[in-house]
Amino acid sequence: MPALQPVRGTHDILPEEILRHRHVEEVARATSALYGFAEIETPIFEFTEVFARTLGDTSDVVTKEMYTFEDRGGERLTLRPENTAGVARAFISGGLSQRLPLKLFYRGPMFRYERPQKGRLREFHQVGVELFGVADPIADVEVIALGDQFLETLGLKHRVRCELNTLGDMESRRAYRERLVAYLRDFRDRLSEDSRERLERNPLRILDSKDERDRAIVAGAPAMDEAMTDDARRFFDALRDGLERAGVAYVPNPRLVRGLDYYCHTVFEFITTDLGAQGTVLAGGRYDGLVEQMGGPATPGVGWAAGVERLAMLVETAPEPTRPVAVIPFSAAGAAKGLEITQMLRRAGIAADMGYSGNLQKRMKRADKLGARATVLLGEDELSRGAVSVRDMATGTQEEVPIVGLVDRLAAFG
RNA sequence: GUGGGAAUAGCUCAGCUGGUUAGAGCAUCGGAUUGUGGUUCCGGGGGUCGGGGGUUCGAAUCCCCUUUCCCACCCCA
Repeated sequence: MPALQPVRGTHDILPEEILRHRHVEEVARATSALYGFAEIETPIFEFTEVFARTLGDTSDVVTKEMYTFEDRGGERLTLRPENTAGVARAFISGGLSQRLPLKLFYRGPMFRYERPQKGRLREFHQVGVELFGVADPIADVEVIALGDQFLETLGLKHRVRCELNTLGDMESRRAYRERLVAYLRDFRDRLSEDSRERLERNPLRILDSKDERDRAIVAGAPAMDEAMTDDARRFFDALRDGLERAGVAYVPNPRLVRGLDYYCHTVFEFITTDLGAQGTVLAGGRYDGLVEQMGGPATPGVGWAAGVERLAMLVETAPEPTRPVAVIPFSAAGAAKGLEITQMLRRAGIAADMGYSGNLQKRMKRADKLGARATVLLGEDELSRGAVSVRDMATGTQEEVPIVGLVDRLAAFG
């Protein structure tokens, strides 16, 4: 194993790249703040049961994708594969149930042991939100509208579409599951191998199978709609009405099913066609039973998570690095003065850099490469008059400025 | 976990059916230009051809193993 290689599925985020990532995170944080969500940070590892119990015994995330290990004290720990379970745990252990409704935003690394592809990594980053304590679909509307505005602010509105579905309440879901399995049993031998497996473990997943044969069979399957209780139906109608009032465009997709066991009622995905098979960029849903299942007070919840790397690949406008002022001495004597002036500028809040070596020409080139807006030139003549020359790097114009007035003059460069 | 493609300089890539010292563009460094950047011109450095083994007089090129990336499936952000 070549040592100087990052672990499979992990990668370094280099300075140019991290500007895009930070931009995605900051837009998410700012948009969440507009909707009243406060930031929370939870540990990147938890006791294994936190995830194993909540995500479901049949989900792939639990059965084959967790980074689980034993620490020196013999505890079974897992690097978080997602953060809803961790935030729900914090909600319970931190006594936050006293402060409902509660809106939380988070960001950070997640870990899944999967086969890497573009937009699919073993360590990746998510931003996400969770809203606890509101059973009314108004909460779902807010959460989805927040996701929609977040993506719009990133300039991605034209590249994603929001797909929406309902899984119904627990009763609807159980009833539908029975109907679906009863129907599919008759076609068992004609289903794909994967789907025969799913028939036992997670039959709803067969609905969004990509296999041609499965699709043909699924086309004739009973619709989720038929098994819906009146309550579940009203919930979904209210959600759709709310989304229209909130100005969120969406496409109903009756075959949208999500993998984690804790979802009920609302499920949604914001999807792009620009990232190959990894088109889901932001996704979530309602998880009313989760907190109670973990041992907390019965508390409804709804939220989503978005993939920072996937979004960063789509975002076209990356913020520019800060452009410094370059301080350039002409001589050894000037270099001492240059240090003083550079520090004076920095303490005044002006980004400044001083070339470390080379002749004048070389330092000018370096200043150009740094993207300097202006250079401060320390010539012997000017210094003898207590002044320096300030060169505007965009226009090439240059003027002499007394050192005492330098900070004010440079502030004008913005 | 299953199936397929790829890996040559910091980056993007040439290198035909195995044949001398492995190339180009960009980047980098130096010079033309020791009080002035972007353009131009000249020159330099940089590669165990992903790693290991095999076939051969001879392997970047053919074979096997391995690592990583990419594509599809599974699944997901």
